[in-house]
Amino acid sequence: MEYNFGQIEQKWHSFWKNNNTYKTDIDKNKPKFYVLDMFPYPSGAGLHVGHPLGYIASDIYSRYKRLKGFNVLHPMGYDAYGLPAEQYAIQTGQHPEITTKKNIARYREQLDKIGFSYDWSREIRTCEPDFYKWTQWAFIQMFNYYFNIKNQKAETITSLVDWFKTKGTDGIKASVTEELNFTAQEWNDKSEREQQEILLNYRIAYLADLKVNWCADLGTVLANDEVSEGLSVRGGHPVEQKVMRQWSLRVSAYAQRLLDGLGTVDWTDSLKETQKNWIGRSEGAEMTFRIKGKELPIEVFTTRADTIYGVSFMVLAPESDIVKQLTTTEQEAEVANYIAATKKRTERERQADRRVTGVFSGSYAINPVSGNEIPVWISDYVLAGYGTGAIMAVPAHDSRDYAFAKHFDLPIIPLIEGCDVSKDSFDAKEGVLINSGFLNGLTVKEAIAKTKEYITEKEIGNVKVNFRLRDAIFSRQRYWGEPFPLYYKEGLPYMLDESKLPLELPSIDKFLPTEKGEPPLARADNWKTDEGYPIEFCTMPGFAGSSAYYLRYMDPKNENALVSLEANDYWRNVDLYIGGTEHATGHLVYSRFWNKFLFDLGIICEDEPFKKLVNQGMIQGRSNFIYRIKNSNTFVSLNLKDQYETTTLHVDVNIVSNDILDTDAFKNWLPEYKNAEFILEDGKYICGWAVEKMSKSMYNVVNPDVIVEKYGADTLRLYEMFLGPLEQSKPWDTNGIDGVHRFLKRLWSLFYKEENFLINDEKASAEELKILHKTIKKITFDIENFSFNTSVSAFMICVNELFALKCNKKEILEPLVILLAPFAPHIAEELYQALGNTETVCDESFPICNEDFLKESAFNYPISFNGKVRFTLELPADMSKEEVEKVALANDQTAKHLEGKTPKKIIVVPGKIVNIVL
RNA sequence: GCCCGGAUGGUGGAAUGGUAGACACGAAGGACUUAAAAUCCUUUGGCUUUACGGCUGUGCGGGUUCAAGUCCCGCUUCGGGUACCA
Repeated sequence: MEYNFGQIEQKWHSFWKNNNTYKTDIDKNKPKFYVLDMFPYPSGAGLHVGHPLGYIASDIYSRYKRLKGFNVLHPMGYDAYGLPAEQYAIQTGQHPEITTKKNIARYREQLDKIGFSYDWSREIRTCEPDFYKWTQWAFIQMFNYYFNIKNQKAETITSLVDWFKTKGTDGIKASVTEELNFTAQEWNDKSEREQQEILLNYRIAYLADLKVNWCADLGTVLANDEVSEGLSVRGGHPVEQKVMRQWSLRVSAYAQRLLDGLGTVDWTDSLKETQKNWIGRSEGAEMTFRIKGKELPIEVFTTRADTIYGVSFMVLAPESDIVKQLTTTEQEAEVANYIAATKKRTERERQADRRVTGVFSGSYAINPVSGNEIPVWISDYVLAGYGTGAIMAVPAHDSRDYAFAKHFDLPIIPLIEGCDVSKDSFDAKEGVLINSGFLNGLTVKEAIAKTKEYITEKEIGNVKVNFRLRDAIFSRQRYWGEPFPLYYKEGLPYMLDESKLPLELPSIDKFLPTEKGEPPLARADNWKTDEGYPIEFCTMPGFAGSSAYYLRYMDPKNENALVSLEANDYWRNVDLYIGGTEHATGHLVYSRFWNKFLFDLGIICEDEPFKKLVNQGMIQGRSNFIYRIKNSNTFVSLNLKDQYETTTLHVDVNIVSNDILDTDAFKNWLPEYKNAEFILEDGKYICGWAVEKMSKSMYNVVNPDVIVEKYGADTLRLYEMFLGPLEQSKPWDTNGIDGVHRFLKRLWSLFYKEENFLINDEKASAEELKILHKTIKKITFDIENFSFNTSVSAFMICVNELFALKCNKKEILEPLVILLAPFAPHIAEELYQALGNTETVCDESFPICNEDFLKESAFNYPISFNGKVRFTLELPADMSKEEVEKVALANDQTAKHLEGKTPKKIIVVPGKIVNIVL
């Protein structure tokens, strides 16, 4: 019988489906294990071979854990809201829901072919009302909570209001948009409207006028992680800064907890590092400078409090509120000009062009420590959004201040003994201080501490921690997203009653903003509450639906809660999360935030959502090239192309095999090549190649279906793993796929020869048992360490060795088949059945290595001289160190290599090596 | 600029400080076949030698060690992330 993978795979797909093999339920008798893939956005292009890489890895791990006796939750779903479907809708008028459904169907078809062990009964789609109900619900909770800094925890707005009523803001430490102070009396005297405005300042989901990233081409606001280098991540459209009234989530309130939590999770260092940088904790001091002749204080934030004596000027961000008050009449015109000029520059221009620009405000500040008068400048190198929007400039020890001082000829005072600031600033935080009054003679570190002490004591300032992490802008002026569950009454936002959820996305006829520039939802008929109040026009961003989806999988059909306490108590959090690094600063920050918020509410029992996280590498495209002789329809093979004048063209990698072009397929590929002629080398047309991004335009997209069709899903699964370490980025090429396919055929040949079933019940030999158990040990170790490429090679070695021994023994092959089942489930099921089993191999137990079979009686000692191995010597494995040394020295070959010299030293590492030092 | 990864044959890649190149592709040779495919066997880092063998070899330069692809220091270079963050 032939290895007919097509038939086998189809057979088992039906079996799994009909028997609900992968259906998972809570089972308190078994330990749980939750394996999650980052769910895909179903794009119109379908899956390419890069997508399943992580899915295959997680599938192997899930199946392995199940065989190890765990109750494994391994779900899949779709991140179904997103810009591409909407952009497509704008162009074609096709409703995004229709395209999305179509794309999902296509994804599902492709995923099914690969044989994943997903429990599809738990599938979720972020665009389905029964799912986004809970996204909306979470938003309402965020509106109803504020963040209490003292307790580092979200608490109800009602408790805050109660406090205001009796104590005002006294004793409240909350995360806010703006620091407010009022008494209980003042609070109680305020109108409902005023009180609501004030509460927005505290809510975790809040509405505020904010400087946002506005992308005109997409017609929407974007979050910081959706913008890179002044362009939108999706589409690469320019982004400008604009002040707009927007919903935001107070993610920054959780900055410290998000940072601390990283210490408790098993993620790679590089990913943790990326998050740490994104959170950007910096410890420093906030200090107040007074303005000469005015009662106006300027607050600055610095991490270098020790450099206070070197402050020779101050700089304000052009957008700073106090610019106006500080500008003197003489400077008014010049300052106005400067601010107008900076406003015109986009963020991108600012970044691209780092000219030193600035203007003097006319005011002077007084250094609170030295008492010196220093000029106050305005420049766009100071950002309004970080710290206080004002800095104390220490040109000697900050490169940006240095450039500014040089340009405007301001004093540069060196503060570190022996530093040279004639050409550059000295930015290093090391050395001993000079020119610094009471700080002289201290090291930088000591001086920072001393200054902090001093300013706190003198009430000039205080120790302060700043975070780079910003709140997440949550409004999108788009159609294809979750509607906000809220309405406006006299301009103030109110949440819908939870009983009204889900608030379903209405249909509209056109997916563009209205003529008045309102978001598309303004086109919806009667987009109002029953009482006639208008509902919010914006929708939620892409990350809304993906922030708590992993919780929903635990209890996907629950109509009364996002997840029941019981289900959450059992499944807790994700034990293994596999996905790409591109989500390091977006999804992985937002979902951790979201999770912590729900944790504070007591809805869920774990503070961190993803215990272990593995990033699979990107699969890059490997493009193939052909060389057309200029002004002809003749193509010349790679190594002959230098003899002609040629143009290099991409060719579809699907008609190239091992870099050899299928010339007939090529003629049929595109009409223009119908009459193509070739200049071959050795009868072949050899293509050039390069690693590029996988994209349609490079003709290097490989569809997994094509591979499955040709080799079967098991080969695809094994080959994707065999390609290299999971976490490493690597180009896709099919050059090695034959080897993997051959391995499966060879495994098959241990069971069948033509029509004969070869398996017998003979007792396995010691050698065969050793081969098997060595493999069990290696595979177990490799799976635990996500080293799937080496496990595939271990399988190959095992089968090669059994093949050489002509081993057809059930005693050996049955455990091997179980061992292979996580990697190649279809062939494993088929062979497992052939061995006489009637149940699925998934319910087997993973084989356990018996070390007794691995014991070696002899070891082949490498004998080295000065570290260079010269020969080997087979000696009993249990021979003592002394004995080994004696035997090695007595050997003839040793004598030869000694050349009559006496060894200075002899190192014997039992079971490893002998090294003789001459 | 800063942070994090890499760099090993023609190719993808192996290697708890202990025989570098496992496994696989490709290539070469052979068997089977009318032929091809499939399958099977042999060889395959480089230089050198009739051969045994020898020399050399993990981006570069140092160092630690009996022993370094692996650890340390200094570079080169290629990826990725991030940035007027005070």
